[in-house]
Amino acid sequence: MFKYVGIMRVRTSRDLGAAIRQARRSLRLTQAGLAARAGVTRTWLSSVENGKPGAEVGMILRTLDVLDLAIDLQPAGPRHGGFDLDALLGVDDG
Amino acid sequence: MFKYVGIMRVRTSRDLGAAIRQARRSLRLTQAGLAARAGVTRTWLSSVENGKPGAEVGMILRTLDVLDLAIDLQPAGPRHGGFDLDALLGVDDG
DNA sequence: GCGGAATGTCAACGTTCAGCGGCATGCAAT
DNA sequence: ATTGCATGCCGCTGAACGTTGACATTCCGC
Repeated sequence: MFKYVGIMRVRTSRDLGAAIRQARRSLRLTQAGLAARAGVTRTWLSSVENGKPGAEVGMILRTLDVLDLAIDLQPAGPRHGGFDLDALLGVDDG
Repeated sequence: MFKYVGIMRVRTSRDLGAAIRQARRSLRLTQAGLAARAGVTRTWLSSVENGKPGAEVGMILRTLDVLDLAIDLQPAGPRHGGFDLDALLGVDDG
């Protein structure tokens, strides 16, 4: 359980909160523990994990950094969700 | 110029602002145009593109959505640049 | 150079945030 | 059942946000 978390696609603040929570748990950190390392308060982290849209992006970035979560922005070209494993492996996608 | 923007890795709010600006220009949108579509004010967008760390994440997400920029969070485990195909093909969640 | 558009920036205002302290709930282990 | 920890939530305060409207500056085409 909570062993490994793959690439997560985020669209809303709820997604973001869920992703942070997952990553935190996969590192076996408590909210208080993560908050301390990221320099935020536990109350704030709790609200963020629950999808607060008004949270400041700078604090979010610090938190993701502590969680070793890299943020990649990619133009929505021909891709649909996550990465295109088929194309990656050379599967003929018709 | 401003033809295509590849995947951008973001660590700070400055990176984020730069990425947004790049994507906006690649779509040949003005700040006013993008702001209108994203439901934000031009003043806010200007400050965000200049790296304001206190911006609300919800508005950022709306903006990225309009720009067709997908957000991927990926655990920075043994990875270096791209993703680890070996691990990808060998995942065993058990 | 000129003119217009795009962008940066400022002040005032109302709104909302983050921090703090505390308390209630839920869950697991004893 | 009781203890302990993790988490959610409340009120309060001070600080910072976002909006509006305006003005200054920069950029780009002509």
